[in-house]
Amino acid sequence: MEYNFTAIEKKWQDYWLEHKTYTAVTGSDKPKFYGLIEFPYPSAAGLHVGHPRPFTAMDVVTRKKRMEGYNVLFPIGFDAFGLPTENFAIKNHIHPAIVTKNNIANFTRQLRMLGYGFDWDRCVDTTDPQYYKWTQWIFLQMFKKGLAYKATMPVNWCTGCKCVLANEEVVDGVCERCGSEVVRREKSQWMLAITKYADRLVDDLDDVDFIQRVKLQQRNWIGRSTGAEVDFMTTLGDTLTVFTTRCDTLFGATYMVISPEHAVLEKWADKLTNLAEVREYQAAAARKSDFERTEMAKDKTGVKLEGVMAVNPVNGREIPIFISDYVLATYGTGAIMAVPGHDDRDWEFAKKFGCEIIEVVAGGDVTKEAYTVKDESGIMVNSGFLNGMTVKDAIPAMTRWLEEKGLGPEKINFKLRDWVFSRQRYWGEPIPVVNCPKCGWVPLPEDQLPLLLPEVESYELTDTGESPLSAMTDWVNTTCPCCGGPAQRETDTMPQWAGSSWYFLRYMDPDNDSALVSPEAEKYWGPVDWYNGGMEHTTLHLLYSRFWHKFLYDIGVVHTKEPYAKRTSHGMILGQNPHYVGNVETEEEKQALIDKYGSDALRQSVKMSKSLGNVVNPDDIVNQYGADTLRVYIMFIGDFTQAATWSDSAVAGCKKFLDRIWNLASERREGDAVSSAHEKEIHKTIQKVGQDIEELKFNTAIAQMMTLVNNFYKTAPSRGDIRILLQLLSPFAPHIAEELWEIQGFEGLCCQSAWPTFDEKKMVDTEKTIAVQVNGKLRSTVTVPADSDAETVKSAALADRKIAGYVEGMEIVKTIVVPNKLINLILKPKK
RNA sequence: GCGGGUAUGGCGGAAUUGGCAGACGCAAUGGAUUUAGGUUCCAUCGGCUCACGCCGUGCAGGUUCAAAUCCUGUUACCCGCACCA
Repeated sequence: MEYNFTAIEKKWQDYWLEHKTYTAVTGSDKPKFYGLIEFPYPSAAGLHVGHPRPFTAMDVVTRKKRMEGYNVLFPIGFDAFGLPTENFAIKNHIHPAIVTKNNIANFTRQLRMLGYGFDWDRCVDTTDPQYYKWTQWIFLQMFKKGLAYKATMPVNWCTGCKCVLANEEVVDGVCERCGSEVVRREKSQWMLAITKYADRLVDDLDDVDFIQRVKLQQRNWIGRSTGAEVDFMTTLGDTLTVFTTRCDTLFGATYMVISPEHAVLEKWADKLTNLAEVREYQAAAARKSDFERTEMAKDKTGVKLEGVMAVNPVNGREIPIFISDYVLATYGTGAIMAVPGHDDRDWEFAKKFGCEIIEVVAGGDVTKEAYTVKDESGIMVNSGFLNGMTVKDAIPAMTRWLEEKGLGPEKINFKLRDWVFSRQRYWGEPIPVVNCPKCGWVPLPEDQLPLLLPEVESYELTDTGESPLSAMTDWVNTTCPCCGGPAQRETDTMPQWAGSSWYFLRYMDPDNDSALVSPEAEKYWGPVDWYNGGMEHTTLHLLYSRFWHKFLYDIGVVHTKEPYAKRTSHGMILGQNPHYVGNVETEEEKQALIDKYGSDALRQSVKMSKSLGNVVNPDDIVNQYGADTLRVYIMFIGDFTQAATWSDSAVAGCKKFLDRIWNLASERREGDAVSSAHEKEIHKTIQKVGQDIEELKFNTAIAQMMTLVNNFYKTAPSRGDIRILLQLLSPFAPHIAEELWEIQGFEGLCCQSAWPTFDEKKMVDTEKTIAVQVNGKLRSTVTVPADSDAETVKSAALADRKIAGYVEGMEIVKTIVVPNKLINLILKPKK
């Protein structure tokens, strides 16, 4: 019989859907397991071959958990608000809701085609009003608690998307999505006070099982640093407060720098004798984007303020004040004390502007470079009462001194900024607030949720920085829920990240009209047991959703502080580089490629992209080889956590593996017991596959199954042997496993059978092959009974003819025996 | 600049955590089956050497009876952050 994967896969997909094979039951007595993948953005291009990697991995994990007797929740949904859909809609004059509907239909078809064990009854769509009602509800709760606020501030403005971006969405000075230049604009924006949760977002990482990389990156991004705020008096009478983590170096502070945006400059304007110069510098700084400012990092610029000096509080010395854009207005106090001897940036600035450099920590040569060590090896000098102390001791000593003198408290600062939460776009959740001339910003009453997106005639963007919604005067003009007077709706919408910040909760109770999730469902399913997703979301979605979850915890909606107990991450699937220099023969051709494509030509693998023509479409692979082959290949491709390169020929190898299984099992076999010939390898395979799935080592799990199948070709397997192979294969290739299970006449469904258990005793070898080394080099092997003692191994080794040759005329000075593994004979010539 | 990671045959990658390097797969080669192609099956497959052997896990040292694995130094590439005081 032929392996007709198309018919088989269709048959079982229909069966599973009809019989709701993968339905999760809230409140079941079985232990629960909630496995989560990042729900996809349904783009017009359809599923990318990168999607099946994390999806299949979690499908394998949850299928195994199901067979192990867990009540599994493995849901799917669509994160469907967002700019690409809106842009597509504008270009093709189709409503974004229709575009979304079509895209979701296509994605659904593709996901079903791959045979994932999703509970489709729990599917969510962030653009469904019944869903975004609760996104809006959470925003209102934040508003009521003062965590959502409107502020006018310089924001990142994407010139391509024509809307503002969060800091997290700006990469290398350009928009992470469209690649357009990002400039600064002063705008009034809705903000979410994520910084109020900064401490908890750092501290609670200790209690979750996230891979180290994720924790490090989040800690880094939040950027907590402990230091002190120090007040410096000035000759104009105002106090300048600085933040420093190195208050021990205060005696070395020889000038101060404030950012060009610092408020004190306005106050001092008429006292500065070089105001024109200062104004010019301020204007130049304002014109630069953040990116330009950092680009110029190496070349320090600035202007000395004439007509004012500061006083160093530890020694009373008058020191000059500069403005320079290397001091950021948005971090700390916007002002610093400069210690050129012990800070690289200050040193560079001091060299350029001729400022004094004083050494206060011994150990370096401050005339050559800043000496920045801050451990116990640095000894304080030229520092009054700190002299002789280590830096480590001097920091708390100075902090205490400053507090006693009332010059400033200990202080913790964060790099994390509050989250800019409004977007001037149509296709997002409307922000449910009304602006009343009398009452200010008023939240919509909860019974008016969801606030629906109005139908508009045009989603065309404006360059004025207004949302397309602002043209909808019928919708914009409303009455104030508070005083009943005329008022206007907020016309900005929420960012893409809003809907995904809580979606995993909705899966627990997707049809609830009266709450975003019922307490019973949340208590039963929460937290997510295992969440796998991309590293690119570490400081975006993952951080945002932890923040929202903590807020929901504070208002009693959820019972855990953290949403995800475990977080892992997968590597990207890369494509072959069509411009790779290794693809051509002659040196001239190679050079031509390098001239044309630069260093990109040296890469064998690159991100898949339409322009390179190396995109692999899952539909094509499934048509040619079947979903099971695609699943097995994508799991076999390499280390799950590392990037991997797609290879067409290797896919065929995985098809061959399934063909070989088909040939063994497509006719009913005899013998229900596990055969003695295969017993050992079968138990070993059960152990290895089970363990490897838990450790995300899918590639070696499959390799072990291949080994077992190779053994089956040498000695024919029994029906009992096949049974176990099918069970182990089922999470990876569920369709073929189910079909062969039926052919062999086993009861029920393979995917619902109990995961096989292994017996260590059945795995032990009665004999062991021992490596025999002479002076550390492998010379022979001998076979001895398992667990032989050192003497037995030694005499067996010496009995070996080859070894005997080496030992001849030599003296054995030492013997090392590793039980069941190896013996090493150390020889030296006899005297 | 700071933080993290990676480096093993022609290729993707294994290696029970210090104990027989190269499992498994791809590609390649030879053979069987086949009218032929494809499929399938069997075998070979790190380099040098006719061979005994020698060499071999980015590079240079070191520790050890024994190193892909540990230590010191170094190079290349990848990812994240980046004037955060």
